Amino acid sequence: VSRVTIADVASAAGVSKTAVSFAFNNPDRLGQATLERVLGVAQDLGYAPHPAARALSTKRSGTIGLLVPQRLATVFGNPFLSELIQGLGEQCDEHDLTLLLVPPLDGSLEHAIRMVSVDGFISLGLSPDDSAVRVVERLGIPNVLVDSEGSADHPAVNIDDEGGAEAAARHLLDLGHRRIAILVLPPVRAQKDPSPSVTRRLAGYRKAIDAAGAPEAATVIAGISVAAGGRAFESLPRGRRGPTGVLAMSDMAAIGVLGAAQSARLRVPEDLSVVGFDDIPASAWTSPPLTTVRQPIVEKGTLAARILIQLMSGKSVASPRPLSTTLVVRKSTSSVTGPDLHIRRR
Amino acid sequence: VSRVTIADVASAAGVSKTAVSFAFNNPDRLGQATLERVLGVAQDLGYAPHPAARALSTKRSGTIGLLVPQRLATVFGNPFLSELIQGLGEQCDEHDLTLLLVPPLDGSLEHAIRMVSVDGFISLGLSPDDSAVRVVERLGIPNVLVDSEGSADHPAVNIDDEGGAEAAARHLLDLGHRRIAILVLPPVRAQKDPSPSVTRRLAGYRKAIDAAGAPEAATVIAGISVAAGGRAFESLPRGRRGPTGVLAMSDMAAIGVLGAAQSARLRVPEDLSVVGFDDIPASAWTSPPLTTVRQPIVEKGTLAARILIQLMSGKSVASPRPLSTTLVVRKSTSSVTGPDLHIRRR
DNA sequence: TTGTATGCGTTATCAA
DNA sequence: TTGATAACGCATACAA
Repeated sequence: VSRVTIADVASAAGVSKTAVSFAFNNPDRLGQATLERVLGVAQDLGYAPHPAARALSTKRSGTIGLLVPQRLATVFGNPFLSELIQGLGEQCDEHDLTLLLVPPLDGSLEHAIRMVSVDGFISLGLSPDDSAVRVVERLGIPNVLVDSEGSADHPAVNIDDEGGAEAAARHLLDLGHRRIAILVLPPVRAQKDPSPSVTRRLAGYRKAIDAAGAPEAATVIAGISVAAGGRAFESLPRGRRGPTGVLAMSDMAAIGVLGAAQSARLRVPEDLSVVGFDDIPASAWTSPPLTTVRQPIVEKGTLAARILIQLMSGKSVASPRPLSTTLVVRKSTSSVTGPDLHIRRR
Repeated sequence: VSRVTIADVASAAGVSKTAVSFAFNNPDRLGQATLERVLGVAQDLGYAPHPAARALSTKRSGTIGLLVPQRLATVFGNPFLSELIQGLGEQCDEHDLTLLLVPPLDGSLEHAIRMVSVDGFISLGLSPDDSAVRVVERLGIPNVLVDSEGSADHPAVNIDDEGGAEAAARHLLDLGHRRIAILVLPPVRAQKDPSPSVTRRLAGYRKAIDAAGAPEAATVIAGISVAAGGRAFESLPRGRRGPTGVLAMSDMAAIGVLGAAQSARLRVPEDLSVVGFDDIPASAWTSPPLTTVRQPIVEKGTLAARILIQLMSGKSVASPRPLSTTLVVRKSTSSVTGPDLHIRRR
């Protein structure tokens, strides 16, 4: 069942291959009559240009790659990615591009990069000196870093991690919390340092804590999942020495803390205040609704895609300023000296 | 900055292109010494085989396409897709494949299909006689239908939509509900009939309702989003003629109903019972937690990918039996004659 | 307006 | 164990 090629159409229509090619890519250069005939024959034969052959010839594939440092089963556990893709998709739509998901292949992100045919990459959470980014550079493929650091070579789209984290911590401190635990995101790549945005968020939390003269916060690593949040909560000390407030670097982990705390008969926010990060849609529906740091994820995706598309067209683009974050106060945080506290402790 | 090709490596290493190709694809056929030398030179030069050229030659691209009938910004609003991709990803991982998202390009799904270079498709919610499926057939690309209908030409992976829907409706009927509203999913493609799974779910709901001798349910179309669910609720009659129970075909819409009902000062479940469909993770965290029909989404993805991979290797595969669905009873449903009702109406 | 000829970078067939 | 060489299917500079 060999596929029908341009040559088949050409001979069937009694023209050259060039004419057929023009019919698809340069219709103006063909006579009205021949154009219609060629198109008709192509239609009848069910001809479509072979994408790989076209890509080889034009040096463009019409797809952009989304470089994710972990397995799909892992990264898609986080609604964050869905939202980012909504943003990317908006631009893909507009520019007739498709989106290729590129997780590590065979455990190697570098290998995956070499295998795929894309016109550009958007890389998630990879620092500019990551070896995967190096490979992309070396291949000369345009690249936009998301949730990374500024770099001379690549535009980076970031949010104000530090400001958001600082606002979150200050919120808790203003409510009187002093014993605070921080749920830190794990490194995205095995054996690597924490990703850049984690470092910035940590700095933001600490800045507020230091400014308030509060004791240093305990930190515990929690993956981006409800289960991981729950486990992180379990590992925290309870009672007089336990935290009264938790700062989580992801809403998913925060939601896990919510559930685990309530299972442990703690009331949120009366006994434990919880602040998330991201403001994924679900954080508005939890009970209690989650206080969190909102970042404009969809917009981040759109912006990254827009920059990449510029890059692909040969323009050089500077990194935009970080997108702003805002604290969204809902019901999962309250004053540490709330009235309920007395009742319960009685 | 022209990319380094196999010829560059060949001449630099003083061997033929064939030898270089062998070094990557058929190392056994090369002498130890030459193999190492070629690989070393390739490394130094930063050589990687051009994916499009390789695809053209081997007739394999190493990627599978996920055919979605709507824009990415739309479909990724539904957590369902995230979960499905987790399932697909598990197999992609195992078989060194990447996943290409293929939404309509320029408004045309058929056009998108012709543009992309994939070894197979997984198509979502498309009936076997959809013109997009026809195009895939015509190109001779392996295809697995998900949430569709059985077909002679394509294996289809489905769930027991009818059974799940029936269980949901019966649950409400058993609780004494008689005035029931159904939130129907809109057609996935403009100007088309409802997708196959919608038809089956509707049949399931109605089967239970008929069996109980209850009056026919009102139906209202609601997209798969919280906002759409809210709007659907608004459009429902209120009070003595309004429904006491809502059957939604998606959890997202159900969550929207939850929120809108509570905003309208109805208590869930005392004043209004709500049943969703899918059992997305978030449905366990809402307040109240959502009663819903669970379908094994991740497993569905894994199964679909597994079948597609078989298909791509030339085997022919029959459609598996529909995956079973189960009713998950949480807190969003209760008896229509609950005690609270009297208190409130007093 | 249409056709000829060549390049795109690999893999694979066949010989050596 | 290695090397010429022919596909693979299309786009395009150039010629007619």
